[in-house]
Amino acid sequence: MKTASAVALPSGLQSTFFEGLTAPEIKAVLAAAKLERVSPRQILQREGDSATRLWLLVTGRAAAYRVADEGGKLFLRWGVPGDVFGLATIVRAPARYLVTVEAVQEGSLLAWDLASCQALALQCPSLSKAVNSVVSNYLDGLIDALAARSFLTAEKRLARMLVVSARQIGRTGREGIELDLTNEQLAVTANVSLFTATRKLSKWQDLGILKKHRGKIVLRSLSLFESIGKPI
Amino acid sequence: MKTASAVALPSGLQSTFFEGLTAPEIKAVLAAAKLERVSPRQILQREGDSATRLWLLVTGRAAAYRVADEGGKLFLRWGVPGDVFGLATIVRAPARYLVTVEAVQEGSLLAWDLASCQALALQCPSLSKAVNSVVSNYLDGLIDALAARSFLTAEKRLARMLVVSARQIGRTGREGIELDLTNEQLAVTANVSLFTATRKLSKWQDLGILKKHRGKIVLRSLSLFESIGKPI
DNA sequence: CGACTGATTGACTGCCCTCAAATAGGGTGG
DNA sequence: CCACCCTATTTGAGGGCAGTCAATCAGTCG
Repeated sequence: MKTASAVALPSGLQSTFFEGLTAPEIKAVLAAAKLERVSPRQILQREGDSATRLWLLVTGRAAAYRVADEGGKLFLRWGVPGDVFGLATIVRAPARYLVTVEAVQEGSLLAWDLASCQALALQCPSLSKAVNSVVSNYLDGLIDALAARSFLTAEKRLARMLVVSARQIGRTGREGIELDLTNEQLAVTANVSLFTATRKLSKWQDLGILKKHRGKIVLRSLSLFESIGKPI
Repeated sequence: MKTASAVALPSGLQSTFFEGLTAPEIKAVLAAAKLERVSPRQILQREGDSATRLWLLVTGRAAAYRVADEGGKLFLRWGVPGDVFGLATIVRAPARYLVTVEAVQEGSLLAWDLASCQALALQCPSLSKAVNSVVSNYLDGLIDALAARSFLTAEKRLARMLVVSARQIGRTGREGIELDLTNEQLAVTANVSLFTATRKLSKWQDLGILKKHRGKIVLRSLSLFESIGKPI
């Protein structure tokens, strides 16, 4: 584990988390952080463990999920560069992580331990605002996901999830928006079986509105899938 | 609208919202509140409206839901005496309500306007802690609901919802735990069609583990339904 | 050129929703 | 006290979405 403190925001990274802070505040916050490397399949926090650190993903990708009683995983959201996790640490002092977060790619993160969190929260109050803002967004996204599962068919959920994922992990390529997702990953995020995911993707490929490769999906246009994902 | 301020916590009411506060703090918070009566079907807050007040249900029952694009209602949770809503008001200054809350019974609530909220938040920091705690619980419950919809059958969801509802709105009566719920209300909360709800309830009545009346359900024992609602 | 992981396709099954129609409880006004 | 109405509830028949299982094909990497 690297323990070098980060004195500058890694270039190219922008996080809504820092939006309300002044430049000196950002500097102070970064000075208190430690930079770590993460590898695929590494568990970054485990639900139920006592929350001892707040962290921000700098590079790579992570998946937040909850483990169901029987062992199934309930996918909740992707973590992409700029996303903050471990908010329980700062939101209510002695708390436990609500969800498990696992790295799915090589990457790095900035971490603050419990003491740093509390010191920083006192030092700059706008940090608390930022945390609350992130939590609110999380809450909102969760309600949306619940609505999708209740009101939308498997096909519409898939289309919707393609759009959501595209905004998070999509890169604009020559042929359209490229997503590094396997069929299985997409199926899990949309809460659909692997087979229905495959079938719908094949159908859309036949219609010519997307192109599939092994572990990669290329969308010709986002708005098309937005309209498929809409109700009615 | 009554505008009398509440100087004492209504007798019998206890809310986790006040748990971390000292007696004088509670007094100050209550002094800033206004007591209002509410009637059935009254909308207490509407999703999307700008969040201008925080409120606490004193008596009665409310339902929190989100309106889906096509008009369907996605039930999220019951509000019972002691529950706090409109947290967006205090969590991030200029915000909008995330959900709609509607009274389902005659009742009353204590409300704080935006100015009071901000003044109180500065005055007693433990209030922010309380708000964060409520939000965390809300988040946790939401993830549980999502897991239930993803992993449990209609029958298990119904059993689980009976248990959840029993803890919130159940009264201990002569024959067991009494719930003031119509079949339709239960169906909506468990995200099941009215007909499946009726069928399962009839089946359970035949098995002798509950008794139905018009608009009322009496559970012989909670633990029985807890085991039905468990996975596997 | 294996070996492994990801993707595909077909057949089958089943849970639960939809729709239709009838029944019963509870309150109200005559 | 009874007739009436409105709402809640019940029950059956039918159908469709999507999940499960099994077997095969294809792309990558060593």
